[in-house]
Amino acid sequence: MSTSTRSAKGRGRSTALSRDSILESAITVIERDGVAALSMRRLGDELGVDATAFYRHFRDKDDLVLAAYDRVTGELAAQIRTIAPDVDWRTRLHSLAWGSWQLAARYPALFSLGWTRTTGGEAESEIVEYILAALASTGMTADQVVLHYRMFGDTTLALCGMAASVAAMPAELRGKDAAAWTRIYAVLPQAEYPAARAHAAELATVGEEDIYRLTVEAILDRIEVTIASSHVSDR
Amino acid sequence: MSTSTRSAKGRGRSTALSRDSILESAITVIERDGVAALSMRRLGDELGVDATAFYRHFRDKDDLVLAAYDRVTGELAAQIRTIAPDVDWRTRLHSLAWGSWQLAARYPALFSLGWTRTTGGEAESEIVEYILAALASTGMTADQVVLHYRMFGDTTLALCGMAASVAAMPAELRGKDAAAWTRIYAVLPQAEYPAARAHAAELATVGEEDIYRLTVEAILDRIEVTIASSHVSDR
DNA sequence: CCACTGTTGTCAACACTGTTGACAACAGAT
DNA sequence: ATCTGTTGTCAACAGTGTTGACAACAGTGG
Repeated sequence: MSTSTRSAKGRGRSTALSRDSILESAITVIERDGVAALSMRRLGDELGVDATAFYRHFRDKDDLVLAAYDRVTGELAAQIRTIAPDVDWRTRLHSLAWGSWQLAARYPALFSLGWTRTTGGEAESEIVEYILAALASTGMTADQVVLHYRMFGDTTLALCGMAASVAAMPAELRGKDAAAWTRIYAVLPQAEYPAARAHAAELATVGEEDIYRLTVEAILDRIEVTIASSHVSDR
Repeated sequence: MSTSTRSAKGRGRSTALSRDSILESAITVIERDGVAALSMRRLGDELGVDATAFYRHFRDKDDLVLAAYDRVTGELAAQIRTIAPDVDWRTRLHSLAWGSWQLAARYPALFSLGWTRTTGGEAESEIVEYILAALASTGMTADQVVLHYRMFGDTTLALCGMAASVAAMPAELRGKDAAAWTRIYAVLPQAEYPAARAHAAELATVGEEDIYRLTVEAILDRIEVTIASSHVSDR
């Protein structure tokens, strides 16, 4: 509807392009057709507009990707904002860990492009504040707070980023998902790779979420140990 | 020396191109000039040869990158091969964790390109076998072995990959290293981000290696807990 | 010594990519 | 009605990975 958005010769301005509409289209394209499909020409087609029109709203492609990444990160920020402030630190961090996982699962292509970057956006700051506040509430020293913040933040981010990168890979590149494990390790020579052969079956069936859950628990357990031992040295 | 390798019209074959010499040049170029600098034309220049000559030795660029990645991974495989087999599992995994870290530090650009990929190469298999064997020696069940293998392997790989990706970024993209932390979090409004403001100084000074060390210890501790608790349920 | 065969580097070309600068069509304000 | 700033269009540039036809060589068999 609206005003046809354009057509062949459509020089009319009519439907305005905006940062928001471009971001929306970009996210749609990249998640539907893959990270390699996000080109300026392709994005222009999607919006019914010339490829270079986009440069009136973003400095360059990197700027667009970062803005899109920060936008979806906003969903995670909104999610943790609903958590009651009196919840204990462990469940707060646990919630965040799973929020990140779900975000990476929902936008694998975009997440794989942005997770190593520092956007400096509002959503990012909010999440950092959330983690630091949770850890500070345990009574750690400032040094311990930031160290454990980075342990928790880096590990969850990196694991989610890895999962997203694998999920966003062109289907023919990643070796048919979990099947790769069986294909590769089931055929290794028994003599040189006894352990790999012995565990080939289990390697194929282990769940990605179970791995993530176990790792997050390990991190949180470690934080608890630190808290306990620092209380001991207090007295 | 040799036979000039070529020169303007040099149609002579003379110095043969080989998989090895191409790999060597590729690794040199990518680590010296960055991941974006590894183009076929650029690689051809480096070797004194036409850009497309390379296709006689590799299927495509992805094939080259994967081969290069597997080659440097061989250095890690060689390193763990020197570890005496009677060493306990924990020090074995600890050594591997630091070997990965050093590898990522030595070849950040290449590591950032390859760490999410499954090469299926010999070096990769050797490392997998190494971890599985170490964990199997603890007396865990097969399910527990693979679960904890993935926890250890995924986490160390992802953290090293993240560090490599950041290190391999074009200098102007990553916000001047650690300085970004101060630039961003020191200027946040005190009212909304009290924890971030309170820890701005510590955020800037925390060492990357300390974070990695702490995380690895957390993973290894968790494995010990699992071992202990499974022995309890044994009796 | 010659002819044949397979290998390997060369060259031109293709279909892409991100990005820029000149231009034109419009909206709103004077 | 004119002037101004915004925003989409178009042609072009320098760069990318990759392909197919061609030619120079090495080694082999007669």
